Amino acid sequence: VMILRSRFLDARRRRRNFTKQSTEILSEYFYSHLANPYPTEEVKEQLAKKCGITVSQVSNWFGNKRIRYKKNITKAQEEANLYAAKKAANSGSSPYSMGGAGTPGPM
Amino acid sequence: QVNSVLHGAVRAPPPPAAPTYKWMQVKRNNPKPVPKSDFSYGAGGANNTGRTNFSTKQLTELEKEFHFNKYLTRARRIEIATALTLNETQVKIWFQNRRMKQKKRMKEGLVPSEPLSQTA
DNA sequence: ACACTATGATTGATCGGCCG
DNA sequence: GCGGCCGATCAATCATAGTG
Repeated sequence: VMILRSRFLDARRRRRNFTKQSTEILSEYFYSHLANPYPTEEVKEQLAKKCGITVSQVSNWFGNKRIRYKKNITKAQEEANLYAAKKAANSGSSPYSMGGAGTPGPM
Repeated sequence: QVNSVLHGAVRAPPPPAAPTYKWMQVKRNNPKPVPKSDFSYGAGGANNTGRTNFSTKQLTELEKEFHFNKYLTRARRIEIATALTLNETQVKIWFQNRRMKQKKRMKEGLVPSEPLSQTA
């Protein structure tokens, strides 16, 4: 595939992991809305601002998070529980309400 | 059946067991219904094999056409599809994605062009 | 220093909704 | 009704950052 990749290939892909704090914010939202982890455009903007990243990056993060959560439900659930516990532990830092049984209806 | 609110003596409980919501079960349909059986061309012929891998040449042509027209007419679409050995649908989809891509860049980067080297 | 994993970005293609 | 487009998302993959 020769794929010269332009020698330096997409400089775009030269990513930098988000700060631990940003990941924390995104994860908190994700697990707090596990029933429906699809933030609206407005919410994405808020999260983006809070994390110091772009809206697209927030979208990418949720997209990757959802897909990878499905890929490893068991392992992911552990993390979900971990966040649930963490949230229960400190009540007063989470601006988001718990999303436990939000819509258990038709599975 | 989810575990109820078993309170009591649960010192090291992993029970919260996050339920399986419907979004976790979402599955996309088959990438493509196989229009017909034709020979498999290295790059441009990777038909319904889920994700098509456009060749550099095809991408170059599509990009060139895009700069000329953001939207295609039926006739033009057929011309391009034929010339590049692609389906009309693939060409159509490529243009749609391309438009969205440009819009995204415009919104954030403010530069409709490619983010290749800063050139400045 | 290196194999393996975690993770952000890209992108062809799908889904639901809207419109001519 | 039908086909194209939009906006969002999926899903596979790329390339790199991080970790042991």
